[in-house]
Amino acid sequence: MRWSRYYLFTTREVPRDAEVVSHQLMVRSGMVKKLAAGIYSYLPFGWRSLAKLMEIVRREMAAAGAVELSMPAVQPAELWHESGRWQDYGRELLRLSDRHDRDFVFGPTHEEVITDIVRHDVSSYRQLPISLYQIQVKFRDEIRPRFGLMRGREFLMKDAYSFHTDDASLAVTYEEIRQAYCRIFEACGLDYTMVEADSGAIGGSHSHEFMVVAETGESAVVRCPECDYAANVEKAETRALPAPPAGPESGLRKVPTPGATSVEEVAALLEVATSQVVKTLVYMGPDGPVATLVRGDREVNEVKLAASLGAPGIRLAEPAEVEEATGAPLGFAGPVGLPDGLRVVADESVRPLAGFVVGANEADAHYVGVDLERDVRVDDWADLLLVGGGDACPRCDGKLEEFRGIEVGHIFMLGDKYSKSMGCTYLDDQGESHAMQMGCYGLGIGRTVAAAIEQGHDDGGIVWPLPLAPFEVLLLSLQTRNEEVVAASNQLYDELTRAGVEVLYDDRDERPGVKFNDADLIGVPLRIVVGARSLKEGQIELSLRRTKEKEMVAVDGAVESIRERLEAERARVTGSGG
RNA sequence: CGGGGCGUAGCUCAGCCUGGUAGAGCGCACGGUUCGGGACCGUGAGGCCGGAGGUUCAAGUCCUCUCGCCCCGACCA
Repeated sequence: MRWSRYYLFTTREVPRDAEVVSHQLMVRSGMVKKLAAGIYSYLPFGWRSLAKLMEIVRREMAAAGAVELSMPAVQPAELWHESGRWQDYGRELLRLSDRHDRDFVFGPTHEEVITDIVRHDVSSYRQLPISLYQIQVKFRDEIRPRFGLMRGREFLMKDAYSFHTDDASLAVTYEEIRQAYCRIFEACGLDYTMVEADSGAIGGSHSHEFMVVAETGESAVVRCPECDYAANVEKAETRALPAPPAGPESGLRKVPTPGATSVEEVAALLEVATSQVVKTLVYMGPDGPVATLVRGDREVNEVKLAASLGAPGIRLAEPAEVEEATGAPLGFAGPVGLPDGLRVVADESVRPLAGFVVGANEADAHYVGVDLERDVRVDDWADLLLVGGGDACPRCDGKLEEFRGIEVGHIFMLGDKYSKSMGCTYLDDQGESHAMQMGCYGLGIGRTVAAAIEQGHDDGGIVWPLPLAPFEVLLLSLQTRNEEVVAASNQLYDELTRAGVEVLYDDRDERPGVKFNDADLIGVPLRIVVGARSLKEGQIELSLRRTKEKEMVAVDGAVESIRERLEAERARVTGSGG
């Protein structure tokens, strides 16, 4: 491809709304252009990288036995009523209506459609298992789209769905696809980790996320350096916390604590550790307010709480709601003497405490010397703890480390959530009808490319891993008015093209400085410079974007040298993946 | 949903407080000198100042409404 005929316009200035480096570089290198909040055009240079990833994904999905199809982006509301998600999915679901006022959604995911397809076509255990996937545009109306392609509203996603007679068959496919995902991210040369995850709004039992390690990642993850345990903090567990010493008093006593509404203030005022205070948070659940108890120095994991209540849409209660539920203003709620109707859920971190401090359910007062058995009614015990770095690994003696990651893939064992509600059944060898077991497997295409840039860049611009690079080679002609240089560049371009090398040929009539800086910005892995000076010696310059090391090679036979460098680079990625 | 900020040339921004003929840098076009790490000189094109309404002799500037974009928060008691 000749740059002079290509659609690639770089910019020196960063658009004001680009915050993270991948977004800035994608805009500056002419990969994407924003059309509206969270909605982007993929320009030719960016599209090539996305296409590269999609080919890797197709190859590995096929290897895992999945079959490609393509489903509609616009889906009738009836399917979503059937699955119940018209209600459950919330405001992220973009709803539309047609000229007849019939309701539709722009699909954020395709469980309903695929289940509808399969329930019509598949009726026998002999047709199972099957795995289907598509690569398609999705729309989720995010509260706050940001970071360019990392959290867009419209985005490209590979989504796969598998159908099975039973759990065992599902487990086999789940494992095959898990391995396919590992191969995909390894093939891209990304530093990633697989973690245990919460299954959230999609539903189901078992789920893993694939995280690309990056400081700008939106997800917090813990990992044990001693064993292979890794989990999203939404899901992460730890061992029982070491019990703090019992508080100084053992008899229940009300003490004045004017104005002390935070754990820190109360602990300071009463001269106890924050771990000897119990925090009472009131959440609004599906059946009204719920009081939750957690040790004062720790925090409640709302995802765990939602899961234990069996309700996706919980929120912290408003001050007025807290007062109505507990009779106390914000900051003084406590588990002693709560109204009988108010459900109390306690985190396990509270269990070993003795002689602790809680709010007194009246303004400016707390109880000290609280005893769990004697003074507190707990309806349910649960693991509600937000786990973080430094906590004990639940599997071994290690200590968890915390880091941030970009969620690029998420796989779920769905079970029969959709097949049951939508009547996707098969007949077994006894002629009996059963709901199919399902799995679903998502992989963010744009997000993965953005993640690759987060991991691969320097001050000059993008440093592409070879497998995702829009072009393998940038052929840079330094003097476009020098006949020898032009002739040698043209010939090299022809030879490389014929040899099947993906080459971008910078034949633009620009100054060298401009070309070099653009070369760094767009990050093509192997740069070839043809300039008058070295051409006199019959030589051209090769350099890797990654290392910036330069070497001179003879023009004659240059194609072979170039192919060798590319092979070495390719081997580097696949050789050290994972 | 709450709070804040910003919409002026393709891009980044100034001008608005204190109303009076629309600006800069980069980019773009043309001419010249340059040419292995974002050159220099000269000339030029390009804007109904997001939209609507109002105040005024006069609005980019003041007022009201509206649309868009960005950031922060959404209560850890």
